Amino acid sequence: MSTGVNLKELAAELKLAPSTVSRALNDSYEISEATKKKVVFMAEKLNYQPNPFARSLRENKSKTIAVIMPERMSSFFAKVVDGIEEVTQQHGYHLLVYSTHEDVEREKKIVSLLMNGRADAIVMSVSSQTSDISHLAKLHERGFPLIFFDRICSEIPTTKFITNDYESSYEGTKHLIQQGCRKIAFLMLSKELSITKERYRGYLDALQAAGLSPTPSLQVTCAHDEEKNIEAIRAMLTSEDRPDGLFSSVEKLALATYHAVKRTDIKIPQDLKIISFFSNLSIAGLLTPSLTTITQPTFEIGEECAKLLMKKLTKPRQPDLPNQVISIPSKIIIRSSTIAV
Amino acid sequence: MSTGVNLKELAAELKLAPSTVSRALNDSYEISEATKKKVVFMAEKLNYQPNPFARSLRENKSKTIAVIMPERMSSFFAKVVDGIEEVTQQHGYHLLVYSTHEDVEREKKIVSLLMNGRADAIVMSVSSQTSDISHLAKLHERGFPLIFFDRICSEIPTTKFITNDYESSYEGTKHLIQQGCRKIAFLMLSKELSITKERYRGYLDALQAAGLSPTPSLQVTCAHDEEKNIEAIRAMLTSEDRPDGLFSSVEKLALATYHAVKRTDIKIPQDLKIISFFSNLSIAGLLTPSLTTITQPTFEIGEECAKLLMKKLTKPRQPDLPNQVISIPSKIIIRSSTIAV
DNA sequence: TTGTAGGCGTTATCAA
DNA sequence: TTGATAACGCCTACAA
Repeated sequence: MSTGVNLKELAAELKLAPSTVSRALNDSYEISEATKKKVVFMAEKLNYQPNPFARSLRENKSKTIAVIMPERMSSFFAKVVDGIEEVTQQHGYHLLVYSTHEDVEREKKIVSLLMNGRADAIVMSVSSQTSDISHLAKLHERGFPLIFFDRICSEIPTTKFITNDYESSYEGTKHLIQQGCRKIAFLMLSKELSITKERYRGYLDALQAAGLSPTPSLQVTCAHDEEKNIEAIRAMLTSEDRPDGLFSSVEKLALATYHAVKRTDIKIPQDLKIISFFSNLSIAGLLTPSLTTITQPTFEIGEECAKLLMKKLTKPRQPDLPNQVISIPSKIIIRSSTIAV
Repeated sequence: MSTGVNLKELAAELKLAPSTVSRALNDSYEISEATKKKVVFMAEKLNYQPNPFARSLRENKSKTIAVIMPERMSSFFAKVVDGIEEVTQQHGYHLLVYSTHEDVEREKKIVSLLMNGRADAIVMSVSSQTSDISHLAKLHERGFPLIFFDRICSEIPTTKFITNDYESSYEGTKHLIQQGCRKIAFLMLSKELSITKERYRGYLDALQAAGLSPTPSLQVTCAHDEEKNIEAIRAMLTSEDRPDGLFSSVEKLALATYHAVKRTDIKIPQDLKIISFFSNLSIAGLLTPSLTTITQPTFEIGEECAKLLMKKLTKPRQPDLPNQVISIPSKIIIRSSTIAV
């Protein structure tokens, strides 16, 4: 399906050797300006496009980055990918994008499919089911460039980009307490997730600093089924031990909470104050009442992942990606869901 | 960065010729069962992964599909891509995903980057700026498999998947009229877009059938800047000629309308009834009041695009993609924003 | 049933 | 400054 001419044909047209034409197109110092001009002109005229596979085979690199994320329909992940694309596109890289649908088996399959060199690096956020990380460890051990963002694997010694999960959660919880909350629920995805652990830690420490202690029945672990999540949250909100505040560690659970509240006669913020990690700002403002958010630097996280990768991949003899966690701060935006009444 | 062994090394380990090993792995009838077993066993043991570029170079196909869409942060496009991925993954295809950000120049650049065979086909929805379609026409003329969905190019003789834009808009407008609306606004993106044209036609015909005529000042063409859109809508909603109903032809403009309404003292549905093409069902139910939607078969559109493509690409000597428009119906889901009061 | 050889389109090495 | 040649890893005639 390659449509234009190839190097050999272009060379024949120019009555030059393929190697000469190749060098001319790659702006080699060995080639005279006159020849370069002729070659470039003819290449444009015949619409010559180098075959990417021949090049990849030869150079052993694909100019392609793989992005693996747990779901596509999420403003957070969509914006991160936008950030990645913004940077990689400038360097002529392409993006293979995969969704695991929070399924670790799919994650493993995708990773194994990428071990053959189809991509030069992987940028990923692990599924909520991922506790066995052998597939990722193997990848890294073999020297495959791997970067984590948001939902990271601390055990794997590579670079990870996150937001300041602990501090933001601490501040967010503190905000709820300042607004008068005493019994604060915590909503999370799998406890295995790095973001769950850090955000939970921030929440617990803020409670403790205020002399409060967490109520076990108000710590709700959610799963992938939205309806079940809504029901579990509704049950919790209407239980004996009902909360007066709620901290949601991810966007989708804040939405589930609004759905759950709709099924009760609970009033936000009078009866229940809500704060959540959230990146869809337009929606946050439209919810009723508008939602106080911990707004993540989504686009920037994507950009930073990509910048680091581009540095590593486009310059010769770069060292391995350093084992470090880089944190980009979130911003708390106070809206109506946490107003004291 | 290719990590495992290659065919030659695998063959050496087995004391067989590379060609024999290749055939064994491809389950050729010429190879004895015993040899096949040995080869497959050793391949797994040494974690042999065929080099995709060598294969692509040889077979002149990439096992990769490119998806080009106007924006990533859209439930509609995200779900379509999920649908595409669901099908293509089963056939061992990978997805290169690009966002044009509604910018036709970016669209052209991406398309030109894909003319070299990096992808075996393109599935796309054009940008709202796309009126000159020469870049797409060229692609198709060269025999490159190209499928459109949603925002299509009728001029290009290939297969397009859409929802029943005209009928749904007709029915949606009729619904507003039945609920008592007499002055119905219409919100659209660029008038160049196929979906704008069809949806507008359905709207106009429904008005006419009811003996109503469109008010020019209530036909609002929006752009990419959300804040400007909100202001334009607000101005229209509070003008002399203010509407009592509103038809939004795309999801983002319904959200902009809710934002605009928040800046006025207009009450939905009392003063203004709203219906919109919309695919984020969870959000539609959370808006206040909940939004009556024309719910598109997003996932299915993606699946159908991919099924057709897989048929064309995985079977030998398939004909060109037929010049036809395949329509998959939307469903109108009535919620509170159009309740008669 | 298995082995040998050539070529897919590039780029790099070596020679002229 | 340019040209000939080999090699990247795979698959497939053709030969044995």
